[in-house]
Amino acid sequence: MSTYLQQRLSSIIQSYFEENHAIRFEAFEFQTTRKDFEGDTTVLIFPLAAQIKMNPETLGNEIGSYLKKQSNDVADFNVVKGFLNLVLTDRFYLEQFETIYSAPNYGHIKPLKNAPTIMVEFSSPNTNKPLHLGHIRNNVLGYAVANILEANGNNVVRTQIINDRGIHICKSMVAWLNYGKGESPSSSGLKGDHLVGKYYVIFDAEYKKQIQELVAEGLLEEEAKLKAPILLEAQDMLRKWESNDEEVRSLWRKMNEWVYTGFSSTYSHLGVTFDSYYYESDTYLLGKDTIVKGLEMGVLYTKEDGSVWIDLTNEGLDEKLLLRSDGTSVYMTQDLGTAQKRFEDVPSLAGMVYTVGNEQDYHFKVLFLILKKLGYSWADSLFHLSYGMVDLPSGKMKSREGTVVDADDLMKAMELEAKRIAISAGKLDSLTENEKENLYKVLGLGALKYFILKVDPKKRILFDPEASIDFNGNTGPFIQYTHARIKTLLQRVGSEGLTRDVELKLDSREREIIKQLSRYPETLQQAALQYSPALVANYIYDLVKAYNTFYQNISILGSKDFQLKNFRAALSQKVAEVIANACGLLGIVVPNRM
RNA sequence: GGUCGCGUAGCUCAGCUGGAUAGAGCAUCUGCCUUCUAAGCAGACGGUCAAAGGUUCGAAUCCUUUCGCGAUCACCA
Repeated sequence: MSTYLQQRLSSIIQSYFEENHAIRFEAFEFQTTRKDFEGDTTVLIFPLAAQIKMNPETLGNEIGSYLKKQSNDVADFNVVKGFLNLVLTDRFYLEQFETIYSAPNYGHIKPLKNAPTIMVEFSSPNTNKPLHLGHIRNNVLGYAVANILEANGNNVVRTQIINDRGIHICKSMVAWLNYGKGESPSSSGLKGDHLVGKYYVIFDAEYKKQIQELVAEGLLEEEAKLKAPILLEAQDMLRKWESNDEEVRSLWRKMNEWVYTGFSSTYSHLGVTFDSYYYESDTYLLGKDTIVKGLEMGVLYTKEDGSVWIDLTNEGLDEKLLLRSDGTSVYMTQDLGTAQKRFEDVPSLAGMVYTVGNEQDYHFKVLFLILKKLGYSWADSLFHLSYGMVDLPSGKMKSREGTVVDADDLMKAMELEAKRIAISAGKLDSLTENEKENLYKVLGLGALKYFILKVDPKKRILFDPEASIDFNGNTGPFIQYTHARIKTLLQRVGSEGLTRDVELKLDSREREIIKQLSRYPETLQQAALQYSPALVANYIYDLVKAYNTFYQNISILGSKDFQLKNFRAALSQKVAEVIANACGLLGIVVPNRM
């Protein structure tokens, strides 16, 4: 219900209490009336009745008749126990719809130049292997949250930190040098990230083989793991990388370039974009200044061996290492430095969102706490957008064991599934081949994204690629279908715009649609507050469902009354617009025909 | 073992800061294509909201305990 109406009703109820009971209430509690009862909005009488020691039902009736007399919005009322159900007038609904209809980009707030900037980090891949299903959840989620924040009037910077250095990439490099010299994306026909990933797998296979050989020669497995020549080679390469060995660096640059080319094609396929990039190779030394500062402030302390720690036992956590005894930094150190750097890079930055899996909950808890202890005012505006794992029926995904679902493969598979269903439904005959192919892509991705986004980020998802994804019910394609249907309908009706100040008798389904539409702005606010695209997704479905019941039972073209037809067309138009905008936030494309 | 998260219909999930008889979709069954796209609509079936206590006018929701599942507790990232 609109806050506007709430205010109007509240002030009338307020004057009822002043006139009859000489008492004022801070606020009144409203809720939307349950479907099984007659009415649109409900006032909770329990708390009021308790205050003035009156029977809730009698009080409800008194307030009800007072409202009916005093308010133009209330057509009728009924009382069930302590619930005062109000039936609102058609006039009210029509006015409300007129406001919604005339609002351009309804529900979305355009960011002003001086609006706060929020940085949303997501994806954050390693450069030794292609993106997989887990990355898809990460990307889709982070991108949607960024859009939602933007639609609430924030400036948003979409960024990622690329883990481009370290032992993992050296492993791919070593394997490539030893077993694949000369093979490139163009010579092999493989996407760059897949090519590099292939050598990461080769490394692991070879590593395991060497361990077995060493064990056969009589070494303990623990020892063998440390002494396998291929591992030593990779470690040596990492040292050379760190000392800026030109040969290693140039190979590193070359292979990373392959990976980036591969990634950018995956991103563009997936439909996500970034405004800035951070590379670990640039930031891995950051954070040491922060350590110095922390030592000066007495927030951190040094142990005898020279390692630096923070004691968080008072906060219910434990002691955490920030600098090794040899003076090198750990992950946490880098993250401290990177956070600080970002606030320096972007002066208007007001907060950050880290889209990272829930296995790092503890890490971020500690990170934020340390930053707070270091006295950064912005430490309170950091948010860890934590999400659950994507599990396969076969168990946990392991990249080295080949049990991952590759992102590119998955998107392709979804498109093929969309194609299969579309063809068997036989609906697309009027489209050209090109349009069809594009539509399969849009549907496949829509299904995938919606499937992921409609569930609470905190919950883990069980993803069964075999059973694939449903196209019926609460799914992306159903929403896309509804949009396409409205669009083609509107083409037939022609858009006349909404005639103002009409008097119409509204059907309950029409009222339901207006109710749903009026919920949109607050839904977006909530979604931003809770960083939850799931709220938006489930909202869209409610709206679509309300529209479908309307569409299926009420004819628009068939309405004889010009004003009524016009109103229904305008209603449809606005629904389509909100669906498209809301889907846009989720990164889901809605087709005009299908 | 400590800490954190999750547990709602056979399955996948909603359920906002406590409110009415706990809602959708899938699956199963029954109707509806000669009127705007049936990827739909209308209806039936399906629940001791993991369990037990507590808080109160009122609990899926808040508190405590127990059970189950997962994550995390590295001089890894």
